[in-house]
Amino acid sequence: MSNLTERQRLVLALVIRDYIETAQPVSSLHLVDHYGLDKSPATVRNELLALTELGYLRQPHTSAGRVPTEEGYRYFVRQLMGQTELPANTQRTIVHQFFQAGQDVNHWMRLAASVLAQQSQAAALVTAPHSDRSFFKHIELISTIGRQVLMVLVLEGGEVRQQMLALAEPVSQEQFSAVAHNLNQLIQGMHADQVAAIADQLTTLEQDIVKLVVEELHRSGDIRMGEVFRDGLSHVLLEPEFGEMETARRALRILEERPLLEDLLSRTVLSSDADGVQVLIGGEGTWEELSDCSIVLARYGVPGIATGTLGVLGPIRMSYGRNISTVRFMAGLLSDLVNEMLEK
Amino acid sequence: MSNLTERQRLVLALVIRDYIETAQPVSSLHLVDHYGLDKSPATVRNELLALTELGYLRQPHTSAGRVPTEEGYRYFVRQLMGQTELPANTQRTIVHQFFQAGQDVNHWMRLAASVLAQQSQAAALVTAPHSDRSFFKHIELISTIGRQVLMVLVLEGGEVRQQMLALAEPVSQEQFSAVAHNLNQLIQGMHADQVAAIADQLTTLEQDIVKLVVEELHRSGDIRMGEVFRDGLSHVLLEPEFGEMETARRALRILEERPLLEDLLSRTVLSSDADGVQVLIGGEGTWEELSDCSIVLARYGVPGIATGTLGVLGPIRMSYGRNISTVRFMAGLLSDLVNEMLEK
DNA sequence: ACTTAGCACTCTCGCCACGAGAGTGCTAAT
DNA sequence: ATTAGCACTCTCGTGGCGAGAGTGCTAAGT
Repeated sequence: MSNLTERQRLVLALVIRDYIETAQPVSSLHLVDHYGLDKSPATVRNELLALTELGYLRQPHTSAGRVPTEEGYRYFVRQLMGQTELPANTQRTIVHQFFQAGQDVNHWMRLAASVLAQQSQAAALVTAPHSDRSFFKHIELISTIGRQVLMVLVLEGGEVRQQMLALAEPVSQEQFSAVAHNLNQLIQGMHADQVAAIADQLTTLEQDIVKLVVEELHRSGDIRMGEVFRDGLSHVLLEPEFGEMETARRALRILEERPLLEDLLSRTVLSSDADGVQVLIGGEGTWEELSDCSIVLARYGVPGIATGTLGVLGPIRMSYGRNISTVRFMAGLLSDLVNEMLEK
Repeated sequence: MSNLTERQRLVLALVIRDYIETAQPVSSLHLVDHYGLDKSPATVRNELLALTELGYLRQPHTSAGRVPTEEGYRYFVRQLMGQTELPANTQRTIVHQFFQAGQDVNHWMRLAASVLAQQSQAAALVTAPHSDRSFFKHIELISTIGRQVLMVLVLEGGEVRQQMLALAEPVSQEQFSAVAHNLNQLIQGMHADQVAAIADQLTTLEQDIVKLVVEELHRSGDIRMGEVFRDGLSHVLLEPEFGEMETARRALRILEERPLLEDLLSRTVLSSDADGVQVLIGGEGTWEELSDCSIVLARYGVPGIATGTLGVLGPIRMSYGRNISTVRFMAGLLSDLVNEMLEK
């Protein structure tokens, strides 16, 4: 509930906008000077005092200007910020880049990460789309060299999995083709358990293969997100709040350590916002690891069929307006691409 | 040529070892105290003076101890350091981890990066093995969903390439299988140009495919290194020399920016050392980008068939002994794995 | 000829004091 | 409700100062 007067909301918004831009504490005088308020500094000071007592602002020390608290940022994002859109020409350039990128999904991912990083001037991450429940569609077995075999598995929904494996003894490509052909007939459209059930009708070679297929199919249950594409990691070092090495390091670790990331993404994405964009500000109490960071992220893709996640990580003092609209736009764009890819 | 007296060599080695450990300028007194030299500080000071005039040491300011120059480090690495081996039990643990990792090449790469980062406490990078000249071996075409097709290309040498592509209109899996089968017969073992030469004997669908195959085969000529696996990026922030944000950022950028990396790896790996381990100290004059970093790297794999690169990047004040032996050991290990994979 | 004691010299670093400046909170007047 | 005025507090940059570290040099010792 908004228990703030209209003027308090205005002042809060101005303070936050200004601080995001300058990284300097904002004073009463500065506000009236730069934003043409027709009130005196003293009046503004009273409002600042009120906002401070409400917990939305704080002062680094007695005689400094005000700085937003995490609560302040949250209020700003929820109530004050309003929806913004990426400028039309920026949108066009981005779309154009994807148009040029062709159809390579990996390329999309890299490009998406790059664009996000560029636009937000923060660290970006994108996970490849993958489906939640997996039904077998097609298998290929390709002898590469020596005893090494490449198993390529296509799932309903278009996800492609591959796995290198080594067999006890060499098998010719012809044999592989036969096995693959046979399996394709047998287990078409099946779920992991169904596949496992028919294993005893097969030759030992086929059984070996099937065991791996089942393993792969099962693996989809976890939030195993395949490759994670990162970009703009060095951007975080530009922000003055990461002048302290230890905090900068913590931010980088979040992006580096796989388990941390998986945990983060999986728990967050459940509670999805209106248009699916999530904003995590300063750990929200429960995430000690990212106590100095904020994250903006969103899912993309077709729910239940093929989805992925993308987002940016930056200092708490980030441009939420710009980053949220960028993330929303990119999520939409990637969703369109996935959709287009799926359509018959 | 080693125009240093034996004692100068000893002193230089001690200074460098000590500085690498403590990151503090080393004084004459400190040397005699900690390393049981049976000479007085004054004597040591004379040697320090000589080494300074020769350009191997310098002092940050008049009344500080000595610090190695880049030249000093180079001399140390070339002449003083001697060969070291990773401790046997460390070797065992690493091998064990790879044993558990199974046969997935991607998994190897990730693990290798992780181990390197862990051991060196610096940033690690590993590129997947790929072959230098590509001869076609096998193709598979797999219809995934909608008009999307996955083309999997196996090259002589075992490298696997894949490419998603979208066709103008849907084609059934049966047709694809037929096309793939036909192509496999026709262009077995061929080089890019040979493949291009026979294009006119084919159907339009086949021609479309072949065009992409040729493109992929050609692409091997570049030093296009496929995926690059990174780890331990946050380690660089621990080093005191990266207290300055700008230098830390530069180091991170080297690892992030693809073109920079490619350039670096390609030019360096040509001039390979005795056992193939390269040490680049502080840019060596020509590489302004990494003027505050050192890099230790090596190729692995089977030359001409399938090779990759791996290495670590850290501050100039890095433990060359440990890092060189780690890199050498890992290169050997990955070479063994690749070999084993190749053997019939 | 090498080694070393002695010493003056230089430079850094931490500390403290000090003054300017910034910005506040409060009170009293409008 | 607003605002002028003012005292108060805190930061920050500066400069001075003394302690400490480590050197380079010279002259004496082995």
